[in-house]
Amino acid sequence: MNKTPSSVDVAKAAGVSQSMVSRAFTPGSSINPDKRALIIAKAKELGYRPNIMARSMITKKSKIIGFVFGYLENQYYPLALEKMSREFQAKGYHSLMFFSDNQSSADDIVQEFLQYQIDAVVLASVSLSSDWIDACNSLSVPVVLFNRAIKTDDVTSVTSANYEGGKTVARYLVETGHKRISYISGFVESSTNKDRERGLNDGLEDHGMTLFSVESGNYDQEQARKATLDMFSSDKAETPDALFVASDHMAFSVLETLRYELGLRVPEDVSVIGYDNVPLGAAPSYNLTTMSQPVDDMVSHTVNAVMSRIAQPSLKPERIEIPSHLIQRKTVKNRLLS
Amino acid sequence: MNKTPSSVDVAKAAGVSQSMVSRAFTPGSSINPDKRALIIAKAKELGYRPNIMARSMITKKSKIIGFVFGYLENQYYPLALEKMSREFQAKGYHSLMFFSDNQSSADDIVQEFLQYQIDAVVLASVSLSSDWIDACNSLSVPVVLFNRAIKTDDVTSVTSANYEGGKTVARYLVETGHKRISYISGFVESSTNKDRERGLNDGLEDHGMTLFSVESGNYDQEQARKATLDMFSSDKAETPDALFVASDHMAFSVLETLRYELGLRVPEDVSVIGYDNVPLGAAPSYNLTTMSQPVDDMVSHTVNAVMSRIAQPSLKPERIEIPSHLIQRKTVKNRLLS
DNA sequence: AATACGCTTGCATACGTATTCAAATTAATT
DNA sequence: AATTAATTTGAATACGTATGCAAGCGTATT
Repeated sequence: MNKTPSSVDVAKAAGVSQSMVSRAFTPGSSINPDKRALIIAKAKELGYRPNIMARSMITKKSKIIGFVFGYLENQYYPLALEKMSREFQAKGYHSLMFFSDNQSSADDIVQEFLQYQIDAVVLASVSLSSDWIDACNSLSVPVVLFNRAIKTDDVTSVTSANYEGGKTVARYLVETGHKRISYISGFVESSTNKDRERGLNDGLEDHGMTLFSVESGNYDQEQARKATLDMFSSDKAETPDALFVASDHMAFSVLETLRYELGLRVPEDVSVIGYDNVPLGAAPSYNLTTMSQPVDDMVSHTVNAVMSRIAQPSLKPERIEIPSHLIQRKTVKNRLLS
Repeated sequence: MNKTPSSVDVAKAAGVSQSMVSRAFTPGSSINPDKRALIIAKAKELGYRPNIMARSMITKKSKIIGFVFGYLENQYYPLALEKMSREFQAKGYHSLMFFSDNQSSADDIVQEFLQYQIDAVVLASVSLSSDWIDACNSLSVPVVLFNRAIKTDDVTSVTSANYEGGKTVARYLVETGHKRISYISGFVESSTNKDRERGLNDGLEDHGMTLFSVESGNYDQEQARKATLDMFSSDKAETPDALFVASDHMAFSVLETLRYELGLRVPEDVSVIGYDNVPLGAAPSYNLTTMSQPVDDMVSHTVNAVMSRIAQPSLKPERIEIPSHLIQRKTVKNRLLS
C-alpha cells in the first residue's frame, strides 16, 4: 500500500514523537538541530509533506490567498495575476481563483472564501460595490484592493496615481495644441475611472479649458467602439481632436474603429492616449501613447501589503499610490508644429 | 464575540446532534426533509458554511483543482483559465494556481499539490517533460493535459486536432498557389507543435511539395521575431512566400516584423497563417488568417474529463481531439488569381 | 398481534496536525 | 558538587467535520 505518510509515520521511522515531527517543520520552534535534521531526512525519505488542511484546522491559516476577478480580457490583469501568484508562491502561499459574475452577490462569494479559510483576499478586476467592502469587513480576513479604491478609508488599496495621471494627460494634450479633448471612460462607478476623469477635468481647467465630451466605454472593447462611433457620427458639427481612453484595452478598439470604420488617421486627424501601458501597445501597429501603470511596482506593493497584514491584522488600512508616467509613442501629434 | 460558527453551534441552535447538521449538508444522506430544511434555515441564520478543510480531512476531497501554467502571455491561456475556472466554480470547485519556472522541478510542484489535497490537476501552458507525467502518476490524483499531449497513452489529454490542422494549412496554402512555405515552430518538444509540423509536412507531401524552411519561435514573440528576420535576411537567395506560424501570439509578432522591420507587405509579398484564433486576430490591424482552436469546446471537454475521473478514478485515460477549422481573413493571398 | 423492515437519529470515533503543560534532560552558575 | 536556569521532549488535547454502528420509531407484512 502506498498511502501518503503522516507525521505519525515519520515519527515512528525516526524514533521520536509526533510532536517532534511537527516541531521539525515549524520554523523557530524549540527542537534540537540534530534531531530536526534527522527528522527532515526521514521525512524526505518517506516522501512526507505536512498536510496543509490538517494544519489549517489548528492554526486557522491556510496559506491560501483568494483572488477575485471579474474578467481577464484586459491583458493587464493576467500579467498581474501571474506576477502576484509567483511572488506569493515564492513565499509559500498559493492563489485560489474566484470569478465574479452578475448572478451571484458579493456575499455569496465571500461565503465561499470562508469555507476555504482564506488568509487574505485580493480584489482585482471586479466592479465592486460597497457590498464587497461590507462583506469583507464582516470577515476577519485582510482585504487588499488591486487597481481599485474606495472613498472610505477602511480598506487597503493599491492603485496608480490616477488623479495625477489624468492631470498629466490633460497637460500633455493641451501643450501639444489640442482644442477638443474627449474622454472615453471606464466603468463609471469605479474609483480608478473617477480619479482619472477628475484629474483630466482639473488639468484642463488649469489651462482654462473644459472637456469636449465624455462617453462610457465601461472597460469593454465593444462599448468603446460604440462610444467612438457616436462621438464621430455624421450629425456632429464638431468632433474631438484628441481622445483620452481610460484603458489601453479600450484604446486598441478605439484605434481600430477610428482607422478602419471611420477612415480617420491617427494621430493626424485625432490623437489617442491610453492608460496602463500594456505590452501590446508597443507593437508598431498600435504604437500607443499611454500612461504607464508599472505592473511590477503595483504587484510588489500589493504582495507586501497582504503579507504585512496577515502578520499583523490590526494594521490600519492604507492607500498606496504608485506614480504613473507618460509613455510617448506615436498616437499623439503636436499640433503646434507645422 | 463573532467567531465563525461550527456545525456544533448549528446543532445546538436547532436542537439536534452535530451528525444531523453534517447530514443536512451532505446531499443524498439519510435525513428527514423537514429537519434538513430547519437545519439549513438555522445555519443560514447563524451564517454557517461547512469548513472545507475539516471536511477534506475525512473525505480526502478538497474541492480544489490544481492548475499549472508556465505563462499567461498568450491570450489563449488566460481566456481558457477564466472559462475553466468559471465552469468549475459552478460545480462547487475552485482553482488553485501553480506557476512553473525553470528553477523548481516538476516533482517540487507536485509535492506542493500533495499538501493541498488537490482533487485533480490540469496542466496547461507548461512545457512538460516526462518528469511531469511520472510525478503525477505517482500521485493518485487525476491529471488532464490541456492543449498538450504525450506519446504514451497513460494520461488524459485535450487538444485540438493538430495533425489535421497542419494538413489543412498545407492544403490551403498549396491551393492558393504558394511555392515556398516555411514554418515558425512553437516549443519544439511540445506535442502540439510536433503534430502541427508533421501535419504540415505530410500535407505538403500529398501535393508533391516539401517545406521550404523551419525555425523555432518557441511560442515566444521575441524569438518569433528573430526567426522571421533570419528567414528574410539579405544573404538568402530565396525567401518564403508563406509563413505558417505555430500560434497567433507569435504570428502577431511575425506580422509586425515583416511589415515594420522588413518593409514587406502581407499578404502581397508574404502570406501568414496562425493557430489558435485568439480574439485579437480579428482586429482589423491584424486580420489574421488562422486555424481555430475553439476555446469553449476545449474547456468543456477538459472540465468533463476532470469531473468524470474525479468520480471514477479508475477510468482509463483518453485522448480527446477537438476539430480545428480554418478561419479565412486577410493575411493569405490567393496567388493563382491575378 | 407479532414480526420484519425501512427510515431517522445520536454516539462515538477518526482524519493529521499544532500546541499547552509538565517531565526530563542538559548546561550554567555558585 | 549542588542548585538553578535553560533547553528538549512526550503525552494529551483540540480543531470541525463525516461516517459506521446501534438504537429508536413507525409502517407494512404475514
